[in-house]
Amino acid sequence: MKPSFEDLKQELKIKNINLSHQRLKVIEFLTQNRCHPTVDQIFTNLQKDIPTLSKTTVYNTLRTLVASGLVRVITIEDKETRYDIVTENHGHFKCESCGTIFDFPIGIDSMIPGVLSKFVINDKNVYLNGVCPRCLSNLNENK
Amino acid sequence: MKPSFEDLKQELKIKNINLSHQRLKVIEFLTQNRCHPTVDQIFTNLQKDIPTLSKTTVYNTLRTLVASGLVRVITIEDKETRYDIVTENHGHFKCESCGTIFDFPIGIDSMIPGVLSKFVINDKNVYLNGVCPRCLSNLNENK
DNA sequence: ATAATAGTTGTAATAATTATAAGTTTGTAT
DNA sequence: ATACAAACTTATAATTATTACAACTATTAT
Repeated sequence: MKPSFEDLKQELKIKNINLSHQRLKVIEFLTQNRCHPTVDQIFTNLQKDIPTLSKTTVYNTLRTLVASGLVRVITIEDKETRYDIVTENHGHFKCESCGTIFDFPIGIDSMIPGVLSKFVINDKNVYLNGVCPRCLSNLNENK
Repeated sequence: MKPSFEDLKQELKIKNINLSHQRLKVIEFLTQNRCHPTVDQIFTNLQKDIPTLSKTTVYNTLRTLVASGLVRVITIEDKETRYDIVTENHGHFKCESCGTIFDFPIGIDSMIPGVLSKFVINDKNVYLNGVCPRCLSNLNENK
């Protein structure tokens, strides 16, 4: 279930995190743009609404949201940290050709082996890399 | 099956990659230290053997080895890229307390859902974060 | 042996992120 | 409403990881 903007505002209140203008805008952006944006993408887009916005604020806000568990960090690729509103168990596929990141459903829990039974697991990520169907067909056309 | 140093030398020859002194040392280090080292750890350790070693060379070598498929990049944590000799399907668990990265066996293929049937998958990673048993028991002792 | 190619090195440049300190905003108690 | 304290934001500077580059060295094939 994808959490709505209102759900998230509620969550923040419960966790005692101030609902500043900038924070709300970051959350709003993440709920409306489920494309796993980078800090830079978030910053550039929000700047249109908030001309005085500082990139440090975007970093600070994301750190707060990640610590509170509302947002997750996606490090599918070296050298580009991305952010995602936390939703159900799902994995990420990154197309090496067009760069798009696709979500896909996956039940990770069932495959965690017994050797880890004494480990406390706080976060689970499944990352795949490859080429998406769209790029595959484009490659074929250009043959 | 963990590839030996000799196996890897053979692989390089087959792939037509020069067996320079520095490259061999990097591979040797990775086979003997399966702790998923960072560039900095590799560099610092090899410097003892090769005083003239440059960090650029470590970066270059790792790029070459990753491109050839002999080494994989581990981006389990933001801001610290790690490297691993490619072995069988396995996942990585990082302890948030002591920082150790543990390998664990996992069969990812069986859980990739049908929606991805038209995607070409080149690389698969499962990353878990949490606390390892050793750190858990230390935390309990200090109560 | 020699030329051509590939690899290495040190330095400089770039890019992402964090630290810091001053200025603003917000919430609370009066 | 007002004033105070705490929290948040901002801009700049500092730090860190990585890449670009050009000169130098080693290696390979003829």
